[in-house]
Amino acid sequence: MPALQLSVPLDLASTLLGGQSFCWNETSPGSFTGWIQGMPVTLMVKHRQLLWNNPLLSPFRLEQYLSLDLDLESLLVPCRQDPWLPRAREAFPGLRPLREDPWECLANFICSSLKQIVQIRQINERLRRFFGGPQRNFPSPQRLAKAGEKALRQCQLGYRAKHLAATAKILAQEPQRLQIPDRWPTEQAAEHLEQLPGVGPKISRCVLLYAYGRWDAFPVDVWVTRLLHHLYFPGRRRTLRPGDWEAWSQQQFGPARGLAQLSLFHWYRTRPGARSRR
DNA sequence: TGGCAGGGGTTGA
DNA sequence: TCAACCCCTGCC
Repeated sequence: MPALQLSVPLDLASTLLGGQSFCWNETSPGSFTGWIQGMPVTLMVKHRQLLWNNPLLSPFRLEQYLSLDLDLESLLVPCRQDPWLPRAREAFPGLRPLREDPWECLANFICSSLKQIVQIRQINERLRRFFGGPQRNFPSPQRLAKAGEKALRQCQLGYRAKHLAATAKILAQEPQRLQIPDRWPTEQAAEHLEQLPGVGPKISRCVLLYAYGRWDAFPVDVWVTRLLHHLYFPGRRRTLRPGDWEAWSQQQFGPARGLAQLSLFHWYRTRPGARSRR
């Protein structure tokens, strides 16, 4: 079994099951089975070593996927004065940002609206089972475009099937639309993704954060709104409108605000007493 | 066991 | 600005 010595803490449960990716399951305690770049793999951490069972997967790809090369502490230096982030980081020091495959990430989040993590995971599993071939790979845009809306509804996508089918069709014809130049600012990249059906401000930013390594993408959903109100504007009835969180987060957290959000979000959602249904 | 409320958004009017 | 869109889960 290949192994990699870890130089940073790595918490596979919060990283893989926390809502960044939806193709992972804890198949036995501490052991997580899923896919990386089309390769099925089981991961586990033992004695500060990352172990995996698929020799076709290089250490480099794993490091890349789990952002093990990233110095999170340095990136989060501008947030040192924040009253909550140090607590969140301390609670989950091994939570890493993922670099998920852009297409799978986009498709997952198109399926995510008004869905809970467990349901999104079920949809991912059904899409793989119905359209992913013998390897159960995540189906390509071509495959989902060919399947069409009606077949996608069989995967319990509901109204989201229409959006996913339409986006798959566009990307099957124009795959280059997922290639986002590094020189584009995140705002421009988000607008670009929002041209696709079913992609709004929340989803574009999730994809930029979890698949493109845009650490300044700051997705705002009901949980984040709840968290920000509760922690930063306690007792205030009306605070900021959805669009205003962008500027506020920039001021509060700086250029790594997406990473700050990832930690705060996970900590807040899993804290005792949170209404979390996973 | 069955009914009900509500959930990690986007679209189009 | 707001209703409509589907379906699943938890709760009573």
